[in-house]
Amino acid sequence: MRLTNWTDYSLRVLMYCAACAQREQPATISEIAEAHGISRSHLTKIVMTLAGMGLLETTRGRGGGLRLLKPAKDIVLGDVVRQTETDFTLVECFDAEHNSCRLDGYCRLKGALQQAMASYLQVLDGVTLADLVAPVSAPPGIRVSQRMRVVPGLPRLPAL
Amino acid sequence: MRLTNWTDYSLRVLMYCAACAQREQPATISEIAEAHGISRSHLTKIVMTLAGMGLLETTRGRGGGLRLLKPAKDIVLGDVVRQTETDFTLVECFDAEHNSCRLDGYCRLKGALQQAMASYLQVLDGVTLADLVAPVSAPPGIRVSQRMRVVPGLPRLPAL
DNA sequence: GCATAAAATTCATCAAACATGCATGTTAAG
DNA sequence: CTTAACATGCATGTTTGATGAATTTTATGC
Repeated sequence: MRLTNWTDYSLRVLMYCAACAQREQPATISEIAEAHGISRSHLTKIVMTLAGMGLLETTRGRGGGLRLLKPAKDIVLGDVVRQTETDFTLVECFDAEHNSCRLDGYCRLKGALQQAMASYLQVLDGVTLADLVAPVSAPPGIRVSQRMRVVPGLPRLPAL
Repeated sequence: MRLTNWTDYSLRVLMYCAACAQREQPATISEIAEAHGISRSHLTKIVMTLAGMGLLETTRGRGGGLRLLKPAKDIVLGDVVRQTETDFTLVECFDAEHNSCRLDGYCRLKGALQQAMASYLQVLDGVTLADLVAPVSAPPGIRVSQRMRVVPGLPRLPAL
């Protein structure tokens, strides 16, 4: 029940690029790699994947680097996570042969888990890259962005 | 982004016990292990954990077995998952030293992910063991139980 | 065209977290 | 005192991320 570092890095790369959007020089892999203390080659793979997803373009050679293909506000977190994260299996579906599940025929657990997963992604669908990079104007309460729909009745942060 | 088999098995055990609640003989570990094709010893550890959580009681010796300590309708899925699943880290929090996150000071990504996670668990908080075990009365549409709050606007099953 | 800066590719390995089962001990009914 | 059941420790297997060295390709600028 945790995202991979891969996804983590993917998001960092995107955020970095978003933050560099104004800059003359595009962000480079080396630059980001150094900033996070990981190897260029490793990060390259992540960047390549993001490029393959159509999120950013890479230009080779001197003066090259990375640039977002879309404005940050059009890059939705949920979409990124859906693509970078591979395994949404949650659990092996029950075998239908044995045990309690046979008692009813339809496995409700699966449905519940899928619903939960969908809800998870739905929250992320309400957040864009721009939201993450935008400077915080004021106090420590996390500001909910224009697009972020807060789940009703959600406790501030339940005992995880 | 997937639950462990441990959690999966935990839920199966609970469902099994719930299904056996009416029976004279309590469910036994061997019985459940065989039904799922895993070893007794392995399943025992899972059962012990569940017992430690106060969800079921175990009685040794001949005629012993497992029994739920609470009625199935009082066992909430979210609670079980919170306890059986260990790692809700999602991602290593940004280092605050480097990169884009330094730009704003407050990492909004973390907040967004926590919010998403909370939403995930919240859905499971609306499902009880009784809901999973209850016989399906009618058609293939998964029936939402009395306690299951459907997240508004949730697509039937978005491209996972 | 040659030097250089950058992305892109290939290869090899490493490691941590789960997952699993054997062997053995302990308890309690009958 | 035998048997059926839970209980525990140990040892190992397996998967899937995670990681980086070395190398190749591309493009700019002089």
